[in-house]
Parts: sequence; C-alpha cells; structure tokens
Amino acid sequence: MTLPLVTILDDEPAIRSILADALQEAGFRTMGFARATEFEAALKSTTPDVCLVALGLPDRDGLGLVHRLALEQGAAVIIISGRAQVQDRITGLELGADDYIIKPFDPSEVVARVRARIRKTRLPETQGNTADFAGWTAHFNRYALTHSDGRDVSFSHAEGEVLRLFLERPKRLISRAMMQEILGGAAEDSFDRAMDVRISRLRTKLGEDPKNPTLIKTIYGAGYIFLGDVAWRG
Amino acid sequence: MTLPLVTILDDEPAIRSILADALQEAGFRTMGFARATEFEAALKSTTPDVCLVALGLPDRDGLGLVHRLALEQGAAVIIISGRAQVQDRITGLELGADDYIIKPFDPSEVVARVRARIRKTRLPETQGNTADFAGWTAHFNRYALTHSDGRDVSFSHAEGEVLRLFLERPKRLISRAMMQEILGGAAEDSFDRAMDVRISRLRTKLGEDPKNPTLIKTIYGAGYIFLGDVAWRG
DNA sequence: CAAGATCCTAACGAATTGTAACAGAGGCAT
DNA sequence: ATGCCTCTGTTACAATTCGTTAGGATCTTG
Repeated sequence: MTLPLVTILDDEPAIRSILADALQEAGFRTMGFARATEFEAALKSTTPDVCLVALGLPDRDGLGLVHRLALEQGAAVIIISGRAQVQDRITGLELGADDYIIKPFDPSEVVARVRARIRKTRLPETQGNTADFAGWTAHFNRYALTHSDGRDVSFSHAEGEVLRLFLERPKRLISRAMMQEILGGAAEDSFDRAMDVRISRLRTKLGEDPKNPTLIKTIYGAGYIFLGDVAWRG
Repeated sequence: MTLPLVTILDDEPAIRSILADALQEAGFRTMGFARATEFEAALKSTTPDVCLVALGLPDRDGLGLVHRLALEQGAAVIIISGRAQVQDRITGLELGADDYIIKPFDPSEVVARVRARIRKTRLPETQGNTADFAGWTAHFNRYALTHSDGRDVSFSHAEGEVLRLFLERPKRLISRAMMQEILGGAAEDSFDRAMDVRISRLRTKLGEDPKNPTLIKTIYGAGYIFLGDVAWRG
C-alpha cells in the first residue's frame, strides 16, 4: 500500500512547512491546508490516515470540524493548539480528538504521536481467511459464506474484495475514495457505478432487506459503514 | 458488554488512588498494581482496555513492559511519567505507547485521554449508539427510532446528526452557530435555512405537534433546546 | 398594532445512490 | 470452434437524500 497520508490544517505557513518537512522525512505523505473549507473540499477525494488540526482557524472554529472528522470520517485527529488549559484539552478530547498537542511543539514529538496513531489505525496484518459476523461465517479461501441457519452462499472474487474490505474495518466509515484506492482503483470518474453494483450484489447475497440494510449502511455523500461485530480467526 | 477496564500500574499508592477514583467516577472499572510482576500475573486472566503504566518502577523498567504490552496484548497503553524530556516521550511512543502523560497530571485530563483511547478501540459499546427519551429509543447504528407504542421510524444520516447533537446536550440551549459548527458547517452565509429544515423533518418523524413542540423547542433568536430526559446505554 | 426579524415547511431540483438489464470477457466442456 | 456459463463493468432509469427557495406563520420591539 502507499505511504500513510497526513493532512495539516493550520493557517500559519511556517508551521505547515515545519510539520510537512518532519513528517515527510519520517516517511509520510502530507497535504497542507490553510483553511477549513479547502480542507473539507479535499476530503471528498482523499482519505487521510491522520489529520493534524489547528484550533483558532480564520474561517472556522476547529472544534466542530474535529468533531465531525472523528465521528464521520473515522480518521485519527490530532489537535494542535496554543490553548494550553487543561479544560481546553479535555473538551478537545471529548469532542473526538485522539490527541492534543500544545504549541510550541517539538516536530519530532509530533511525528512520534502521528506514528502512534497510525500504528493503531492501520490494520493488524490481515489475520486469517475466516471471519464470523452476524450469524455468518465468511470463508475467503473457498469463496463461500455459511450462515448458522444452514444457508450456504458462494461469492465471487470481486464480491470477496468488498466483503473483506468491510470486515477488516467494521463500524468505521469507508469513503468511496478509499474503496477505489484499496480495490481496483479504476477511474475516479464519478460515473463509476461499479462500486455500487458490487455492494448491491453483496447485499443481496447477505440477504439484506434493500429498504433497510442492517449490515452495510450507506452514508449519503460520505461512503459506507459496516455494522456488526466481526471476529476473525485462523 | 461490561464496563471498560483500566489498569493502573504505579508504585505510589497516592497516585493509584487518585486515578482509580477519577476513573471509577467516569464509569470505568479499575485495577491497581504496585509492581510489574503482579500486573503481568493479572494479565493472564484479564484483558484490560487501557493500561496506565508508570515508568521507573522498582522491580522492572517500564519501557520494556510497555513494548510487550503494546505488541502482544494489543492493548492501549498510556505512559504516565515524571520524565518530561521530549526525548523520553518520543522513545516511549516509539516503543508502542499510545499516549504519554507527564506528572504532575490533572486526573480529569487522564480520564479524557483514556476515553479517547477507548472510543477508538471499542466503538460499539462506548460510543453510545442507543438512547432512550420520551418513549422513544434512538438506534444510531441502524438509523431508526422505535417508540414504546410500536412505531418504527427510520431516519437519514443528516437527521441522525441533528438528533445526536440534541440527545448529547439535553436541556441545554444550542445556538444555531454551534449547530452549523458541529454539523455540516457549510457557509454561515445568512440565508441558510438548511438547519431549520433538518429540524423540521426531525420533528415530523418524532411526531411533534407543529404548534406545540414538546421535545425540540425553539428559542426565538437564540437557538434550540431539547427537553426530555435522555438515558444513553451501551 | 405595525414593522421587521426570525422561524416553519411545502415544494422543487441537483446530487447521489440502488439495481435491473445488457454486454463483453474468459473459462470449460462438448 | 461452438455453445453455455459465470463474472463483472456499463448503461439507464428509479429512488433517496438534502439543500434551496419562497411564502406564510410567529415572535419581538416600539
């Protein structure tokens, strides 16, 4: 897979470049933004692994942004702030931030904290080829799903890719961009219904009620999310 | 699932009890240990969600322990240390710690950081996704509302955002600005009735009497307020 | 009560998503 | 090769979501 992507949102160019340098040196890709709106626009087409967010931006109070990022995007969020009060840190963390770094900071500590985040976010080496969820057992080695009630459905390679993608990231939002990237990242052209079709077919095999899917949820304008507890084995 | 378990490993009884109190108050189970060997013995029979680990223990160098914990147990590890040098923090984080808190610390910040860890590890349980209020139960994971009288209404993502916003702040005034902030933070540009419409649709689904809303009250010129007792669970 | 600000909501439409139907590419046995 | 089957992207159209608009309702102020 590609290098982890770290976004930097701060209105001070100096800080952006310090962080970008340190992070790139440490082996990350970076993208910098001066204002929240730009950043949000970029989020539509990419999925960062870690987002560094400054508070006190000119165009928006960063806290709300943090909240949405953490909740919807499921990305790791690290606040970088000049506000050093304990209470500030607490509210930042409560709103969904993963970490809170106070200015002035040491770039290498930031790098270390980013690494710590990524370590946890990145998947622990796709374990096995069998996973249990919601009464189903997915056998990736033989391309089949078995249900505890006896049903036995086989799935194709393409369907398996999507299923695995979901089962490896349960309860996290998966953006279309990420899916394109991880799966056969074909044309970004929004005229790409291929992914929808794959998901549609997978839903059918899982016996989802089209009007009311319970396992694979669509988040309009954002992506999909797989609900259901997954247990991998072997 | 049961309450999240937090272990505290520190040789100073005072610190153990301060942390234990704060964490229990915040709704965690805690287990305290004075020395690493005890702690390791306990690990054989339990799996903590978060481990607070002091460095400079009498019987063992904490760093090695952290490393093994992070690597083998996969548990979230937060170092609590008196060593404040940047280099200490970096090596701690590099060795696998998730966070590094410096003594002296504020107990409530520790709680906030523990919560932040757990949120990422145990999304389902901790990130409350079910709440009861006024005869309704909101199931955020399946985007549905059920009423004790049997009604079953589904809601969209955008509606869910608003509902959650309210349920997380019952009986408190929520200004329009705050809503813009936390929700789709679009343009503050004046003519934004989008929020009104969202609320309107939500009210409809809740079966509010338009003339006399009992749950979502409008405070003319100030914002909204959600009345009704909310009980989050799971 | 008038004037103006603020809020509600039905209706519209752009964007996004679901899925049935079609078509091309291989695979495989005949 | 031929015919049949499966897999999978493409197309076309239906359905859904959700912001915008606009006109009316409601509130505050003087």
